[in-house]
Amino acid sequence: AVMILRSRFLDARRKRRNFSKQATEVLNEYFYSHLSNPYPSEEAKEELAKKCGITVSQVSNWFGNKRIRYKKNIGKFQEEANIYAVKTAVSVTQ
Amino acid sequence: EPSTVTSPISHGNNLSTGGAPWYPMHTRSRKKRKPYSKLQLAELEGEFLMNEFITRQRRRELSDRLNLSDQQVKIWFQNRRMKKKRLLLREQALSFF
DNA sequence: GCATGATAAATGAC
DNA sequence: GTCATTTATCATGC
Repeated sequence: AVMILRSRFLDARRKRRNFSKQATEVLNEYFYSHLSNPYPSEEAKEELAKKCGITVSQVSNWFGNKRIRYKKNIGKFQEEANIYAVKTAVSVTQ
Repeated sequence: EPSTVTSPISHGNNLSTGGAPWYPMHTRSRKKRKPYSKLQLAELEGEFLMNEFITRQRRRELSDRLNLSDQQVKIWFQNRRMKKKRLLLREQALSFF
């Protein structure tokens, strides 16, 4: 019984869950505020992971997917980019 | 079947428009990722159980038998060792149960 | 039906 | 050799 649960846990692909709205918010905020170099350091990853309630590996996966998918179709993310650009701009002014 | 595929798209630098000029542009064409067959994976996994570090000798005969390049088998073992490490770390994180 | 997270081939830094 | 990646593919969510 436990072994079955373990085997399912080891194949994380088969129990994928979307991240929380807040987690995605945090990740996107970092991504678009570092758009010129969206490669968080190991320390930054750990901080993001803690803030999002996910593992460091999941943070790495998210940025890997985000970078490639953003590069492939920048136009599709334009609206999203503008949203977070405004966000960071506002936070700076404050 | 040397399936070298071209992907020479060098995205221009459009930093002024908030674009993404970060990617390290691979000058040479990259081989398209091709999933291995079930048989190939079974043989590779079997060999990995024998020894996680394959010798050049066995590597050559294995690559020849599976119709894979010597480089592909080498890379597969490297990736497989990384996978094992991932699973071990995940086991530790699960050792609460 | 695509969006999304995780994994499997492949590359390159070191 | 390890290891952080890139890229295509897989499995799932909705």
